[in-house]
Amino acid sequence: MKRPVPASGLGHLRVVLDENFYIGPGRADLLEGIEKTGSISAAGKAMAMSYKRAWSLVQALNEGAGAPLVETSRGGTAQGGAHLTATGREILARYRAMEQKARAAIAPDVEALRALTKRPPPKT
Amino acid sequence: MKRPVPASGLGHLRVVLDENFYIGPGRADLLEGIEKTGSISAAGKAMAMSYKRAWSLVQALNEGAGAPLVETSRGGTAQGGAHLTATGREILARYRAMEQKARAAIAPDVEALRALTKRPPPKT
DNA sequence: CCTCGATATGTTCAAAAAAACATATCGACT
DNA sequence: AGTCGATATGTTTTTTTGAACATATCGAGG
Repeated sequence: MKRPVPASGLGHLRVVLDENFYIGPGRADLLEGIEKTGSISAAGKAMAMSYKRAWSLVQALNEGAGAPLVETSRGGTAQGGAHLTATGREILARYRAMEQKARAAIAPDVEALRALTKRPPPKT
Repeated sequence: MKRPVPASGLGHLRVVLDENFYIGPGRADLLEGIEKTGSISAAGKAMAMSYKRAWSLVQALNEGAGAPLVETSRGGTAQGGAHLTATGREILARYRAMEQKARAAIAPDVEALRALTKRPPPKT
């Protein structure tokens, strides 16, 4: 699963809140997928990630953050599933906002670097 | 070699120019170390990195960027050494500037996230 | 009480990354 | 010609990471 090169030049933005909690692109995508699909396994599959890995990431997120970001249920009519808590949604939204702001803030420098290293503007 | 948690909350800023060239915190620190010490091995040692690893990173930087960022010499009176090219210095400077700008741009959201997850302001 | 799909977790294997170790080379200077 | 310190590379070992596989569990509903 290779992440495509963003035209913006911003590859990773990892926001580290302390030594056991951070949000990066992968975690954000996973949260987004869970929100969209209502399931850890479906979200994982959508990004070509094993269920175990996806579940482990959710664990890390829930334990790392003070509050749970993802709530899960097993069995029942819906046969189980997962969804974001309000905190989870806010963290995701803020991360996306930060990505945008950071992109905008560094855009001029990225352009300058592209020119400096004589690189054609990327196709994507 | 663990990177300390920055009080700003910005852990990683990786600027990807294309699939074989990017700059992140590690590479920037290495460039800075080379600039300061005049040697790949000294710079590597300063960040608890093996010479081989440091040298490999320099290779990746020089090959990935269109132009060489680090120039090296062997033997001679100074017994060899390394220094940044003008391009190398500019890339480093711009990366640092981008870090600052990104930090500033996301600072309010970082604060909000800290509050949201009820985290004491970090000591560092 | 058995089914079903998704969560929950352990175990084992393979691939990738980094560390560790080992040489070889350059070249002004003595 | 031999020294010295830093670059330049190759080889081997260890560590880390992720994939793969295997089970166990939950719980409304048929």
